[in-house]
Amino acid sequence: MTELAKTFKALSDESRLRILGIILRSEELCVCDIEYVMKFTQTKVSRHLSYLKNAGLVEDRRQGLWVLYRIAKPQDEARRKLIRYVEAVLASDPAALEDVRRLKESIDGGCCTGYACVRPETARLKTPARPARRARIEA
Amino acid sequence: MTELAKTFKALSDESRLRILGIILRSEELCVCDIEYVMKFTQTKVSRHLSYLKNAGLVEDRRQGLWVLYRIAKPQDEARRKLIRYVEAVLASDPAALEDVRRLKESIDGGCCTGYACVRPETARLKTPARPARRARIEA
DNA sequence: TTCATATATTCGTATATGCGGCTATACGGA
DNA sequence: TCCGTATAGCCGCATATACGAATATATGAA
Repeated sequence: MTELAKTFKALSDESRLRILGIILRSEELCVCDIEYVMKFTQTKVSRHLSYLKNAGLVEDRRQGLWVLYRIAKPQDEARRKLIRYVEAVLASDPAALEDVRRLKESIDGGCCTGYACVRPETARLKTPARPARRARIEA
Repeated sequence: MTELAKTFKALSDESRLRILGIILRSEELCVCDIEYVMKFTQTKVSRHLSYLKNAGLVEDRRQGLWVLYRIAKPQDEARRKLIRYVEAVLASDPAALEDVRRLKESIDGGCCTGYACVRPETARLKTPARPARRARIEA
């Protein structure tokens, strides 16, 4: 039950729900993408991601400079159901849909939308260095 | 989405989940029953109930001195699903099962387990005055 | 090694939450 | 009316959480 309460707590913040919402619509996202789509500070995104990770809702992997987040593989049926529930509710939520719209826009922009892309003149890393995003956004 | 976050927040506390757990197994419960089963102070029970009520998860009605709480009739399909989800998870949770066991015991005791019954020598109200509890505890 | 970048962590502060103790209110009985 | 009981609300304290700014860490390129 403590576990259940913790899971709900991780889901009890609007910022985290929004972040979860766009990760649900993607294979993987790096922090800077989320930062850009949400217009959140880097600190805020990182903190909320570590909260979600701690609750076992997302997993991460490092690829070069980037850390990519994805929905965690659910350990049991209950967790799977809960994720599906959140997914279903967000699918008809105006704010979540607007986030997805901006995510699409950002991906159509062509690359990781973080610092290097928002201010391309300062970018030093070559394009191939950035992680394959393998986005999968359904309508 | 704000609404969803609020709902999850209401579910993010173990005390509230436990209270919800025994209400889920009953038609209606008065505050003092919960107080007794949980061994919580009256203040604590009342506060958490008003939190749950505020989130639209439970409803109440007054019957004489007692206020009876029940699971709120869900307004939409999403809410209904969520309630079912919590019910299902708690159905196999050891702590929740122990609460239900104590609830049964208390009901078998024969009456509202609050002050008047725990200390029957101080009880002034006649038995018929106490609300019909109409408990419905499934194995 | 040195620098730049992406991300995580630490820090201080503001706000939210949980708690018990006390008090207020609602209601029933006399 | 007055009293007693069930419940709700207020207060202050302790802890948890959210936040931005600053700093630390990890990685890749030169």
